[in-house]
Amino acid sequence: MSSIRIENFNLKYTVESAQPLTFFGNTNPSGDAVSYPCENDLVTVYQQKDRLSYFSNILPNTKLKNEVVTRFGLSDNLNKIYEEIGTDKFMKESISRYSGMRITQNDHWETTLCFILSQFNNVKRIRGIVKNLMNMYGEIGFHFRDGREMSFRSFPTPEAIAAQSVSSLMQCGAGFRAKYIKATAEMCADSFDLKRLRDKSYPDAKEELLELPGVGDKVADCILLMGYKKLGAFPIDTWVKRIVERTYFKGRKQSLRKIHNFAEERFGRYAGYAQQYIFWHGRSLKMIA
DNA sequence: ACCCAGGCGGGCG
DNA sequence: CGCCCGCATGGG
Repeated sequence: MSSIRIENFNLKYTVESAQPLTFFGNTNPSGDAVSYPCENDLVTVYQQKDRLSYFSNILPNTKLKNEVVTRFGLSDNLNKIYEEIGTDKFMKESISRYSGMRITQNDHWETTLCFILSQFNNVKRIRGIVKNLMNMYGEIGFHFRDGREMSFRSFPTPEAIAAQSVSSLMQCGAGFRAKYIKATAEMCADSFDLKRLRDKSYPDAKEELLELPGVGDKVADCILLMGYKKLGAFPIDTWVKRIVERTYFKGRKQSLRKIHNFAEERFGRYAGYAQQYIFWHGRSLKMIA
């Protein structure tokens, strides 16, 4: 078990804010620890104030440290980000309320699958579906901790999902999304190279992601934000749309394009961070209809 | 019994 | 383009 000093980080907010780790990670009741499958092992991370401890069986220490820093966005300059997105009272309140919530960076495929499943769905159910898929189609692994052995399941590969029938994917609870994840898995197992999008610009990468079945404007932005760390991506769901219209357009309805333009101009390169804070603060204020 | 969930694809004017 | 509809499923 090694540890590092951290500041401006809140593991609980980060892990519980409907990012991929919310769906495939395991948290303790108080939310200050999380375990998740990574590179054929289980990584465990634990926060105590300004100390972040991490543990793995097989990852060498430098590699594990790099995994944790990258995964939890610990090298993002939050002071700078807050300065740039804290453009008004609403944003300042949001930053204050959820201080330390960071954008995570996750595996391209895992992020893609999670967010296809997220459409027209709720967090609890998404999590259940992902867990079922892992238990059914993930590789089994073993992890040793405090002299005890425990098993865990890795995240299923594109090949493993592509090999299933739509009806068996539906038995995992995926519902009408089953056909999307099968078709997308087939493409990713074949010629669609998710890794290649890493080096493309945000608009170019988004255009390609939109070719995947079940990936539309919102899901593509989520994948780019949390799977590729393209911090300019601004996912617009029903909540963000409504909150932005109410807060910045006097309640007048705006097209997706208008809101994307607004986000780019107002929040710029860190629009993705702004979106995360807008969503959670708007919801906590119950900014409904 | 209903209603909803961080949308998307397809069809229409 | 903008609008409308159907969609699997489980929890409030």
